[in-house]
Amino acid sequence: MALEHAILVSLLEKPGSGYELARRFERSIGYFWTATHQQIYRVLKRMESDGWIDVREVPQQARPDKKEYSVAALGRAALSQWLHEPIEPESVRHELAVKIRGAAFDDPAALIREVERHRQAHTERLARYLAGERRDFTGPEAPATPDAGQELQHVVLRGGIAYERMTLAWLDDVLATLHRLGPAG
Amino acid sequence: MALEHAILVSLLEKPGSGYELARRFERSIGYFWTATHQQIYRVLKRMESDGWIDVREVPQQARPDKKEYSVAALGRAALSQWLHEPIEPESVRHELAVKIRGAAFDDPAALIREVERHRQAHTERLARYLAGERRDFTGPEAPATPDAGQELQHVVLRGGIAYERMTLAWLDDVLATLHRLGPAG
DNA sequence: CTTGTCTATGCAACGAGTTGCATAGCAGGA
DNA sequence: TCCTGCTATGCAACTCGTTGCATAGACAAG
Repeated sequence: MALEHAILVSLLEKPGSGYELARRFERSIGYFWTATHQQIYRVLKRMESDGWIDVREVPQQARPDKKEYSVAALGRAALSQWLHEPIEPESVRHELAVKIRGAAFDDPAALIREVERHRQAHTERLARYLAGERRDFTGPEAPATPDAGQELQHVVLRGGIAYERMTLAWLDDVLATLHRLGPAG
Repeated sequence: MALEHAILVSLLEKPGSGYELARRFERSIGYFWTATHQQIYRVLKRMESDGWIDVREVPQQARPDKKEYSVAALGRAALSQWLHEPIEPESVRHELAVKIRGAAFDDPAALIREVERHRQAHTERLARYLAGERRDFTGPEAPATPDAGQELQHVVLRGGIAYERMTLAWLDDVLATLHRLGPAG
């Protein structure tokens, strides 16, 4: 399981509440791992009872109190151990590809709109990633001499950018193929 | 759920048994969707009881008998309906990226071997994809005028090839970054 | 004749992930 | 005052996916 380890990494980068973690999983961490708030709250409970993380009740004004979690020694050790274990290269799950191959048994042209929708979504993601890169790494506000953590965050973000660019080029290939099949038959 | 739809597509391309489907999920369909044999058998049962597929007992010599499944009218309709429904652009789950960002709180250089292992695995995948492409689409044995189904299979395979090439380039970037961090600190 | 391997199917238990719902404090606007 | 929206946490039920195990026929190697 990687969710608990993703949470450890995020809490090491900055302690926070379940709610805050959920929002991070919609942005920076979300570039490479997703999770809903229900999943996060459940795992936080388990990690706390396993002694991986510590809790601190934080009273707030103008909003409900929150529980701020931070990584305990046991959690750090668990992360370190996991980092030294080999993992399997991930297996792909690409629903759109299932649809594309399925289109052979339906009307290929009917998929064009769907593929264009996906293209739009990936265009937006790429724009977000590039904006984040400028803000944190390549723009004028970025640190002149980044530390190891920033270097590693940047290389992961470059992976996201490369993925989105590759996907956009492929979706164009898919669209061209669908258009070619449409009129001809 | 896309597993049942992936199975429908595969059975439309060619009827087969659960065992045969499991092997297809290790190769061609495995390029974009994975499943174990247990998952496949379970879903086949459900699809059969829902009337999506038909079964035929096939006695065999020199090996156990098998159940050959083929797509029924209801299954074809279900696939067609699904093809016309919009789906969400997939969310990413990249365990290695979690590790890379986690390396900031451990020894970055310790990850080098792991990343090299992944690089090797992706190199092999790319070679398999390219061999498949030559065999089925671009080589001398390939059909001169492919039909819609073959065109669509090819464009999906091109997506897999593009993904592996992008991943290899990124892993080189990761390795360069880890080497840079190693000596310096 | 035993052991291992390949084909072929399946159960049981568990863990991961999703969906729907519920609660509650506080702020701002109609 | 009521409604909406944001912060903040959580339960319950369900589906999806993984892991371990079991069975069984046939063949090949030792």
